[in-house]
Amino acid sequence: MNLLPVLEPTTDTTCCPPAEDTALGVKEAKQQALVFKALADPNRLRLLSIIKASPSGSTCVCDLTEPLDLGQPTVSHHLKVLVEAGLLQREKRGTWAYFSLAPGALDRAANLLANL
Amino acid sequence: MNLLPVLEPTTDTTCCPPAEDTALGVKEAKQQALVFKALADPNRLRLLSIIKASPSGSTCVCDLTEPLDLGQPTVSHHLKVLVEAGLLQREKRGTWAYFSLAPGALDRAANLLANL
DNA sequence: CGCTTATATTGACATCCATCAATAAGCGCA
DNA sequence: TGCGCTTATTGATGGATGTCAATATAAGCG
Repeated sequence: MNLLPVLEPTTDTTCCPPAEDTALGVKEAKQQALVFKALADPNRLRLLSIIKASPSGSTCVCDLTEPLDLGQPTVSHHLKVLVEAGLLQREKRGTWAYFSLAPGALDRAANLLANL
Repeated sequence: MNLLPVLEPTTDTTCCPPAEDTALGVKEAKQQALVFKALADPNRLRLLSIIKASPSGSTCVCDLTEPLDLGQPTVSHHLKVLVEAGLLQREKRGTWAYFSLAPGALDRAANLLANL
């Protein structure tokens, strides 16, 4: 374990420019990776896209199973992942479960990239 | 007898993203998921962050191994994943390999989210 | 040529993950 | 209450993935 001189002006050009005081910490990186993990599946991207394109803004599972050509349990699993990542909201209306984009969630995800 | 109600092939290369017809297609979703897969690892996010924060804009592997507390082959593997995802550029200078952000790559990734 | 350093590749291994079949849980209705 | 429909959960399984140790490749230097 060695310590880096944090405030050194460092015009050294050999091999080692430090400057990681602004870089992502371990904890933040792990947190942010969770969001991208949720996005890192083609079918989940399509789910988000379909829900976003829906005129009413919310869609029930029954309408999501067919276009993805996946079993109902699989779709339910993907939706759960997206909800837990904060990207979707779930609202139960009677027998049906309606999913909608969590407000600002995609913007926040995009900002993660801008602020890396 | 061909009765498919297809869209006209856009002979115009100027400006037309998928318009509005439907959500993400299977092929596009798979392609975009590759980018997010590359981003879906805490250590790769930290790599991007460190490289972005570097004053020179490029960093050699030797400077990336230590702050991540990972073995050199593992770092090399992560860097390869990021390069193949189009997020990083690799430039070999003598014995060292310098990695820098691929121009516009993070913006393009952020736009994927905005245009879902 | 050998030696040293820096990076990449290979192989192995453990863990994670997407998917499905089967089943459970909730809700509406007769 | 019991039946039918919608959604969620469980368990199993094949495949992807992150990590390391060992080794290979490559470049500079004596």
